[in-house]
Amino acid sequence: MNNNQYFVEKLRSSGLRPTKQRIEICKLLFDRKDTFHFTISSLSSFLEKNTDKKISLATIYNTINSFKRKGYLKEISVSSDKTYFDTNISNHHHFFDESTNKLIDLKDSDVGKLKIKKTLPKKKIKSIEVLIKIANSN
Amino acid sequence: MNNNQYFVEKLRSSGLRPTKQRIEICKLLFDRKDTFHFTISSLSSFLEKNTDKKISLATIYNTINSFKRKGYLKEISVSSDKTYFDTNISNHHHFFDESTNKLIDLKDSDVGKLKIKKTLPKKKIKSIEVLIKIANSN
DNA sequence: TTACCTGCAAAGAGTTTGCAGGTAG
DNA sequence: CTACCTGCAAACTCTTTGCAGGTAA
Repeated sequence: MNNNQYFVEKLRSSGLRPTKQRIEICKLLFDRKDTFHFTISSLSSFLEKNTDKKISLATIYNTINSFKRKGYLKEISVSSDKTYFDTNISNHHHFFDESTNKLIDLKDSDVGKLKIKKTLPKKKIKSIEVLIKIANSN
Repeated sequence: MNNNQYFVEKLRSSGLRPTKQRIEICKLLFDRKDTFHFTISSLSSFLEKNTDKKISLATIYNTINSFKRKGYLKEISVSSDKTYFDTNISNHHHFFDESTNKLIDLKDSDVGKLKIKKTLPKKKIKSIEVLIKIANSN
């Protein structure tokens, strides 16, 4: 599908000007059925392959940060040396494959029910995330 | 208690020379009942307060990396902008308090039983960690 | 004496920012 | 026309590394 217009609206309605660069990034991130996991550097490589004009790293950082602030992306804590982003912004769980450095979404039903039995006074739970590290079994 | 000798042995037995700096760091990290969570910069501040002679940042990094490699410390993925370490090296879960930026250990029983129902061919599970972000409820 | 360790400063990696020129509205 | 955006380079932060002097065995 070619729904640039959809992204133009989406951007405009969140107060972001629909520039060529942002639309390219939207198409890459959101014009797909499956959720997409990426790091800035993997995104940058993707864009380099699939786009005529190079988008500068600074613009990629700025755009991704804007999208995160607007709630279109979620940051996933996997390891301290790389920042991962996820186009699935719901609260959900992950496999992280240490052999390929790839994230895989899990459904809640893959993990079973979590029953948090500890509470702290004057504190409330903001999110619950399970990270399961996996690797090749050989 | 003053069991420098214990740390001297511990270091020596893992092939690390028991230098003044490493013993200071051991005392700060391991000479306590409770588990201890820290970042390099919080550790550095602590050491500055509690030690006569300044220990250089490079030495702190090198020492903590050695301890991690030896399995005396565990790295916790909380957020991409800070690396947290934990003196509790068992597989366990955490609260992360976003209002104070502090980690809190959870017991397995605080979280209930996890039943991972998804498996991937030729992959094995290396670790399962639950991170529960909390914050002040006001 | 030898191998290892510390501390400094320099170098790296990832990310952010200031600014001049460009573009959307 | 004005406000915002892009791209470059510089700056920043966190971490690692090379090296000279110091220390443990």
